Amino acid sequence: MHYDFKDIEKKWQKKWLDDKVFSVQQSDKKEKYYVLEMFPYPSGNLHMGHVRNYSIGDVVARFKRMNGYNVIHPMGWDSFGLPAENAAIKRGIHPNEWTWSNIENMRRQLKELGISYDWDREVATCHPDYYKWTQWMFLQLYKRGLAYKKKSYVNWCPSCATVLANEQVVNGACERCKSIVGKKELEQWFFKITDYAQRLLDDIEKLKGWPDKVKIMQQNWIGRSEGVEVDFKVDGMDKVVRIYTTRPDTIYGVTYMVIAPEHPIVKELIKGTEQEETCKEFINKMSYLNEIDRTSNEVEKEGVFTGRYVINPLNNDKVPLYLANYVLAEYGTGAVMAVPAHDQRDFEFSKKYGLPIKVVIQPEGQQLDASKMTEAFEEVGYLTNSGKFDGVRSDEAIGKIIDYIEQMGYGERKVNFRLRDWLISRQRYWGAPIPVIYCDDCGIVPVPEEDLPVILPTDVKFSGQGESPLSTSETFIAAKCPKCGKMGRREIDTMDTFVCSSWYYLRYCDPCNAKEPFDKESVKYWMPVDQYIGGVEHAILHLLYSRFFMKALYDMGYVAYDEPFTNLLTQGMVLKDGAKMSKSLGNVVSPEEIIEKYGADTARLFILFASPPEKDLEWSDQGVEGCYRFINRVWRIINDFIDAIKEDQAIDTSKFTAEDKKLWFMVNNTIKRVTDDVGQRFNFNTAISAIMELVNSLYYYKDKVADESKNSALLKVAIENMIIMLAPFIPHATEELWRIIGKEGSVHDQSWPKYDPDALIKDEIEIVVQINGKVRDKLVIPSNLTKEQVEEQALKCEKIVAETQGKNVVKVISVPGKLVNIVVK
RNA sequence: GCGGACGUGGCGGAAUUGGCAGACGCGCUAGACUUAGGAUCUAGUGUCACCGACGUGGGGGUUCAAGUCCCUUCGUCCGCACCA
Repeated sequence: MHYDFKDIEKKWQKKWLDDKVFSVQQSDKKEKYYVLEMFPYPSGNLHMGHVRNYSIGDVVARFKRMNGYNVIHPMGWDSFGLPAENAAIKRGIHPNEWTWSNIENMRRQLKELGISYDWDREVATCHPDYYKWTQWMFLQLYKRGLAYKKKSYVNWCPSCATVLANEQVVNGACERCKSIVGKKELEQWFFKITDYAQRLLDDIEKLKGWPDKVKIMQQNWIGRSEGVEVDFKVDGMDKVVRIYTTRPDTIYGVTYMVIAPEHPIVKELIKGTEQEETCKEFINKMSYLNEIDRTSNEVEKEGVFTGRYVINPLNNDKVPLYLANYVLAEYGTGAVMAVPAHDQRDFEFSKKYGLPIKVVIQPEGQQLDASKMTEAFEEVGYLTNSGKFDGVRSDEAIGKIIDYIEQMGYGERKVNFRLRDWLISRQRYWGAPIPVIYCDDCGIVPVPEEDLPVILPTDVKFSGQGESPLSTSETFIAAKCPKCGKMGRREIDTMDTFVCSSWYYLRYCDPCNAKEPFDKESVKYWMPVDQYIGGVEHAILHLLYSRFFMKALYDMGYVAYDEPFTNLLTQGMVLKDGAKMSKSLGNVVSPEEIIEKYGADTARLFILFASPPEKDLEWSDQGVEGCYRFINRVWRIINDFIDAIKEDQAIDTSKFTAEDKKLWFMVNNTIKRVTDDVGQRFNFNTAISAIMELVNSLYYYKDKVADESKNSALLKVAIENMIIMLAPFIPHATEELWRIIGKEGSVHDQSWPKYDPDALIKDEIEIVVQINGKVRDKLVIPSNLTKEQVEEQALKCEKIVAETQGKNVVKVISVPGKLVNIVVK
């Protein structure tokens, strides 16, 4: 019999599906385990990154299942989004049709990989049964003031013709299409994620099973800073400009102030000044600049004098007020006090515009001369020129000066976050409609829950021009006000797809519920996700949004946990020739082609064997061949022993020969290693190599032990365990082999083997003998010798005697069971 | 600039707590079987001046012992980037 993967894989895939082997129900008898891989966007075809993601998840799911857990392992589709709409514009196919045919194809590909999904729990975010509840989520957030509409400068991608969240702007470009993102003043819907900034930050500590990298990225993104806000009076006006600073210790060194050109107060300030026209020009110029040109570090600092002066409340200094390109309107108060002596940005600006530099912190044992400085002094030092704070160490002065500012009523302590509210409206068609109606009398009116879902209309035109396609649907726009019944207008913006993916893991717990997004009890049973697996590109976006959703739902009482994912594995990329597989580089290997040529088992095995999951993986056609050979090698050795292992026989270790003992040790040691590598360390590559070593041992046993001396009971156990341990990696071949060796039922229903600790105790062990830390000899000795006996033996070795002759043995160090090191002089 | 990860044979990678560096696989070499083999099996495979020495990016240190710990330096990759 030979390994005919094509028939075998097809046969078992069908059987698993028909028998619903991987469908799960809640059960009090077993502990639950939730394995989740980030659901894909249905682009049409699986790529190797998907294969890697799902293969990793499948090993975990199958392993946990064999370890007695009630494993939920669902799959679905993140199926709203722009590509569907672009396909509609380009090819005239309706997004709905395009998306569903892609889903169908990818579902087939997933099934051909033999991943152990519970297909009864499949969800698609573009299905009305799903987005009904996404809309419901919106309404709940709206009810609690966590969804609101505001006019502001937002990121605008000209190519996607929609606004973007801050998280979707990467280096000033659209995360999706790489076009340069501009700014537009628009009225948009936001989720108030900033309300949760502190909790999102604090609870990072709870995420013990997350990679530090991701946690640090989230921390930086949330970007908490502590400081103080201070009011500076505008000279000659009944106005104040409020600044925010984290360095109040430098406040006596303020020599000018800078304010963002977009700051709402600016218009009033410049009115009637001599500089009004120059300022207006500057403001106009800035408004045309895109994010990149405006905020890049390389861009030179630029500004103009407003003609106004402000007064530093601490020392009554009158300092000029400038508009400057480097001040961000959205952060802090949009105005910054400038201390050129102690802030590099201010230093550069002051040099350019000839503004004074005033030293207020002196480094220990030095005297800075403002006129000779070449860069700002930003380190800790001692205050000078700072009134009653002179001589105080600058880091201690921060708290003292804030206290003083508060006492005097100049301002107050303030914590700021870099995190901005999440802009969720999109001017696109293929998304969940925002369930809101505008009424001339009642204003913004949410659609009542019983009227959900707000269905996406089909009478729309996809021109790729002008407004959102939804604006072309007469049937959609016209809607009665739910409050007064008067004719109103429906919101034509849809939700960011990240809204849909922020709660899908909850829907899997109760996917068919028509009355609620999910049943509380089901969610309580299955959640949180025990193991989440996906690419690091979602370190901020999806993972932060999901955490926010979970916390909001927790506060509303819908869920019992406020963190969705207990453990997170961020898998590395799949590379070919050192670069990420991409169409433009022409280095793509399609999963379908590999499955066709070698089978799903080989594809999975290679991907798991080539590299540990969190590292990047270099694709190797020869490596794939090697894995294919390995499966064949397993296949052959089992068939070689098939007659010997047919009958049931009890193992009798007392009759073991030396070779039997070696193999028995190997079997048990492999169980130990694989259990640990898969269950604890997630190092599938070393787990597989351990099994390869076991296979090599079986070949050795076959070759070196005479037939009449072969222990068939031992062989039977060895082979059974080998098949079981390989089952999570190559589920089809092992299922077939399980039958071939005469077993009933599925190998995937077997419990994970346990090793016999006695089998790991060797009668004889090898001890390394070192002189001054260098290996000189090896000693095979009985394992039960005392430390002293071992040392004695070591000192008696021929080589050691020869080498230590005439030298002084200073010390002997032994590591039990491992080595003896003899220190000589 | 700030933050993080990493650097080990010809290649992918092992070495889990400081204890034999290079497991396992690829590739390569030789042999066996064979009409033939790109199938399979067996043996070998870090480097060199090969009974020995050297060797985990470089330099220094701690230690009986360092890929692993400390200092320093170089390089690669990733994230953030005027956040006051």
